[in-house]
Amino acid sequence: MKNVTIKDIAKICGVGVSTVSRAINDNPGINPATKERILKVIDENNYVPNNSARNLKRSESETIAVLVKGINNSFFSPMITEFEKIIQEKKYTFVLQRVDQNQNEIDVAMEIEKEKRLKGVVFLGGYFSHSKEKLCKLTVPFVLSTIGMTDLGAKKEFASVAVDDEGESFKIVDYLCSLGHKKIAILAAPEYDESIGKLRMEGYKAALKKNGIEFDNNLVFELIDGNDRYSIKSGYITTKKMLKSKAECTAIFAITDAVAIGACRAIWEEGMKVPENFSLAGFDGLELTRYYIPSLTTIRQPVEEIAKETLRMLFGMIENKEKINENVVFPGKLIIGESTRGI
Amino acid sequence: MKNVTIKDIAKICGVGVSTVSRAINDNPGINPATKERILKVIDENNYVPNNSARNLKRSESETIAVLVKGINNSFFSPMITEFEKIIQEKKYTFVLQRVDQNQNEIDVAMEIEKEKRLKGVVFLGGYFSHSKEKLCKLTVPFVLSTIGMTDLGAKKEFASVAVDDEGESFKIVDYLCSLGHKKIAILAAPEYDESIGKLRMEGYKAALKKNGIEFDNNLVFELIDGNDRYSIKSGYITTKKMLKSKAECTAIFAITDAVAIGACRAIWEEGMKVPENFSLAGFDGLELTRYYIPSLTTIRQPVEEIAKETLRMLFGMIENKEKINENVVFPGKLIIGESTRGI
DNA sequence: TTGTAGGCGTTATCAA
DNA sequence: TTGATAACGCCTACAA
Repeated sequence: MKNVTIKDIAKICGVGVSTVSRAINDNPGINPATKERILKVIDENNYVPNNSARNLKRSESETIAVLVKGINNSFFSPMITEFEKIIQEKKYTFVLQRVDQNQNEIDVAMEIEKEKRLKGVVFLGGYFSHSKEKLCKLTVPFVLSTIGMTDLGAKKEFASVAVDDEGESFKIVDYLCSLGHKKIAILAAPEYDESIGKLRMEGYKAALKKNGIEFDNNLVFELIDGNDRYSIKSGYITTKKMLKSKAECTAIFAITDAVAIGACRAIWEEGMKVPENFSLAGFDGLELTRYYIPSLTTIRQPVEEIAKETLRMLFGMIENKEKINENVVFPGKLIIGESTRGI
Repeated sequence: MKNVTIKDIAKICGVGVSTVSRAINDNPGINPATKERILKVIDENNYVPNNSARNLKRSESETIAVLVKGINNSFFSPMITEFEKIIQEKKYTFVLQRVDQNQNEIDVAMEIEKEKRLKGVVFLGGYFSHSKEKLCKLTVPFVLSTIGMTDLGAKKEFASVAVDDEGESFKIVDYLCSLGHKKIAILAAPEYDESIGKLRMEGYKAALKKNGIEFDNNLVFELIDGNDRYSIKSGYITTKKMLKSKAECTAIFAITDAVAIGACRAIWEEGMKVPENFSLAGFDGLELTRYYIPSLTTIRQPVEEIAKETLRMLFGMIENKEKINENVVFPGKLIIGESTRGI
């Protein structure tokens, strides 16, 4: 069964293709009667316009793509929801594009930029390590959202929105200190990490320092290596290892909520409890942390605000046709849950 | 800055477009030296072939699309991962397409079928209510995966893979009965639900019946109305309501793991505990249920197997060019966690 | 081994 | 209000 095209419809209706085109696109200057007739034939024949042809022909379209690496990260869910809402309100088309682990997101962006004549791009995600040069090749406006970049030189060149990973990490570890904890372990990213893993580690160190506690490498426990390093399972495994090591500590800072949840289970399985035996803090503010028992002390990232600001900047660039290189940093919110207590 | 096209590259290199095309597509019959030269120019000029034009020209492509409604459902994550893996092994291109709540997934499928010259489609998701007629309009092979359809007449016409929602629901409620529970509440979908919500309810009823327990409408608690009706929050709210109602029960069947987690928190907040005061069972087998405290008694859906079987059928249809209308039903696995106990 | 030209399905321009 | 026709960027006979 051959694909039915605009020509077929035109032929059936006994009109020219342009008339059919007008009918499809709600073009004014078409006789309502013919339009209706055409639409009916279209419906009867299950005609669907070919988007490839449309995109090819159109010189521009009102669409914005959000690229996410690791789409199953539950931290992104509410952000994506927010992006979609705002983009639709602006009457733009929203395209969510997953980027798989071994793909380069910039290449993907360049591809769909041409393919869909994008107006703008949002890069969403925690790991991102691309050269300034490569990023410069992108000709559409884009914003880096929630991307932890340690290379500040590169960062300053582009529009970005994120939470202050280092500062917030400092805040929560400082809070642990204020509770009287002196031996605070960290479930951290592998050392080579140059992104949020590193930033949050820096915050941890800074907080210790401020509180006159010496950094102790024996209290650093590296999460598993791999794309799921910030997962529940990863936290579980690493904490088991930590407990076996007999390292002495009274509090644990997990650099991610999911990691904290895995840690909690591991502790429980060894016959101990949170917060009785260990105070436990996470980072991100996942919805789950409110419902978990005990609810988790964490840093809540203001996801809606981040999403809003990301798009405000992006639309600013689109509408004023000028590049912005603001770096907006949001504060997080320290949520005090049931997982921490004074010593 | 004008978009650079294949013509520009050809001009710069002083060759014809077809030569450039050959270079891009690893076509044999091209001088390695010219090829290299062309590739270099391509790189220098940031040329990226336009996919719309490619798709338009190509009469077919080896790509399979997976359409998901409500992509942030964590139940889908491992399935999607599995789909991706298998599709890539088959050297096909994998396209993950989100369908938003007010979009009709069949329309979306028809659109991208034309746009990308799809070879096959997987519909993934729990809610699906489309007429047989509409589904018949799709000309590419497709499989309904993990879709609870109560309309068996319609279902039989198409290829589908799913867990036996009703049977597994029966199994877990029967298990609760076997523990001695006689007053078993259910956190259920709104009554109008015609999908998994209804199926799981049927299983619940059947299990009660088998165990000589009369169905009691006062023990049915409807989840909130909306797209997030199977969320943690929904379970939390509904359970709060239930506890206020003073309904008497010793066990609770939540039709979803997320709902169960919300329920657990609500119970805890009212000063009670799982399983001491209520035995609690979920459904789905999310990774989280293993780590939750207490770990959740649930039905684990064999997601990998479901994904494998889905694609086996799909590729069968693609390769043999004939429609299959098998309905494969997988058993789930009753996972006995810490959230249930004998009375 | 390479180049020319036609066409994929649309939309937009121009005449009619 | 309509219809022919030229692009859009690419691939692929076919010819050289």
